[in-house]
Amino acid sequence: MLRCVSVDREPFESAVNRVLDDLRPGDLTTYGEIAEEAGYPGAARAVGSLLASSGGRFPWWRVVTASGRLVPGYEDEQTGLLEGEGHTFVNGRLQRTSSTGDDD
DNA sequence: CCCCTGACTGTCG
DNA sequence: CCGACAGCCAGGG
Repeated sequence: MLRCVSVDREPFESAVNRVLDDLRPGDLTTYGEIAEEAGYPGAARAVGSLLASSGGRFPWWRVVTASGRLVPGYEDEQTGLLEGEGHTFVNGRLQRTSSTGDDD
């Protein structure tokens, strides 16, 4: 097989779809991670657009921004779903087991 | 082909 | 923490 030279990357939608399908319950990732895993580093924006267009045929709730921000307009829904996956949210923020400092 | 918009990201103030 | 800018990619008019 020598067909590695080319990038042979599948359509953006297929690539992203595969990454989303590869996610497991309780997993959390960001648009940038998905884009990178899909083979499209920097296409985080396109990933968001795709999810928005898809309409819920993917675990969009397992996808958050690099800032830890939840999906605008669905924060409540996403938070609830993530809680169902085993995550914990406090003050609209993902509760982490860090120490110190924290916050506000 | 050009222009605009968008569930993004990182830097600067 | 928040707002403003610039960079990146895909889709629609």
